[in-house]
Parts: sequence; structure tokens; C-alpha cells
Amino acid sequence: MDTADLAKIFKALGHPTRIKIVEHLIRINTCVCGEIVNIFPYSQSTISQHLKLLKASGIVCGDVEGPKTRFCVDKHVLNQIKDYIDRL
Amino acid sequence: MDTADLAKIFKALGHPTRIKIVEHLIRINTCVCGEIVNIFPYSQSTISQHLKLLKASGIVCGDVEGPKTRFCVDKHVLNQIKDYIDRL
DNA sequence: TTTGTTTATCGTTCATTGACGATAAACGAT
DNA sequence: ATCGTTTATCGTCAATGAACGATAAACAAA
Repeated sequence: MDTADLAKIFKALGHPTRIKIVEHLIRINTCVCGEIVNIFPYSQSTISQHLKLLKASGIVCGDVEGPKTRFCVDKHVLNQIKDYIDRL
Repeated sequence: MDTADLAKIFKALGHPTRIKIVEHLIRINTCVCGEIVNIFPYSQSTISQHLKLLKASGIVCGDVEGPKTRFCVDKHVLNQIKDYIDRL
């Protein structure tokens, strides 16, 4: 994981809503877009965009499950971030 | 440190150059703007802006020392970030 | 006090972000 | 096959970001 990858993840986490989404995903392990939409005061398209960005950064993955998409935090990537920060 | 503060710091770290600046500051403990300008292929004004942003986020502090400004990483804030990430 | 050095700020330009509503796409169920 | 549900994408708009050169500001030294 080089600096560009790290920056991408930090950038993805550089928004309060996205931090809260990640925290929520970790807390409940996995969930679909709709559940997140219900929690936050933003439109479905906005939440979907945030999830897309998180996914593009690598910190979150999403598996299509019929018409739904099941999102969760990539533990491996999360651990890489932890290792990096710890070593700072 | 609430979510907004965290997001601000992650956002500040969400750029390769700023990550490298922080890494450099940690490595050599402290340095002035000019030294950083010499390392990176960006103009003085661009580096100064990056430093301003890092400072505004709280992760970096800068003490004016005559005509120079001496920058360093705020260890306390860094530790708060470490704690937060570890607990994720 | 003038000069040189160092840093911050201003103004500009182009690209990206964050939010939205509307719409399309994918699929399960009827 | 159609309908309802769920998610993704598109287009738009205002705001912010990243880079630059030029300039101002702060200070040391001559």
C-alpha cells in the first residue's frame, strides 16, 4: 500500500458522514444501502455516492445480493491502515 | 475529538503530498517551510497552503521563529488519531 | 534604513466534491 | 409479464480544492 492508496482512504474518511457510515458498518458488521439511508438525513443518491467512494478507496466492499447490495468494511484494509498509523 | 474533527484530520491526510509532509515532519522531528519546498516539486505557495491546511486540521503545529516558521507534528493529536483507529 | 530571506496571502484557473431529483437497471414476487 | 423494491447512475448546481505566479509582510543582517 503506497502513499497514493493511503491518501485515497484518508480522503474517503475525510467526511463526517462517511466516517459514521464506516463506524456503523463495523458495529453491525454488514448492511445494505437502504438501512444506511434510513439512518442519515441525506437522499438515497447521496448515500449511494458516499458508499461508492468508500468502495473505490478499498476500505469498504459491497456484494450484490439480488436487488440489494451488502456492504461491509474490508478488515484486511482496515488492518493495513491501523498498521500504518501505529508506525507513524 | 468528535467526528467532525476526525474528518478534518483525515481530509488533511487525504492528499499524497500532505501525507509525505507529515511523514517527513515525524522523521526529522521539526523543520521550516523552505526545507519542505526543496523536497517537493511544488511551488512555495502550494507547500505553504498544504501546511496551512495541515495546521488548520490540528495534526501539525507551526511556531513562528523570526522570519521562518517551524513546523512539527502535534504528538498529542497524533496519539488521539492512533487511539481512534485502534478502537475501530 | 535598506537589503535579502523567508513565509503567508491574494487572485486566478481548472478540476473535483457534495448535495439533489429524476431516471435507469436489476431483481423478487405476484 | 408486470409491479414493487432496491440500488446505481446521470445531470445539475454551488462550493471547495489544488496548483500557480505575484505580491505583501515579517524579520535579520548589513
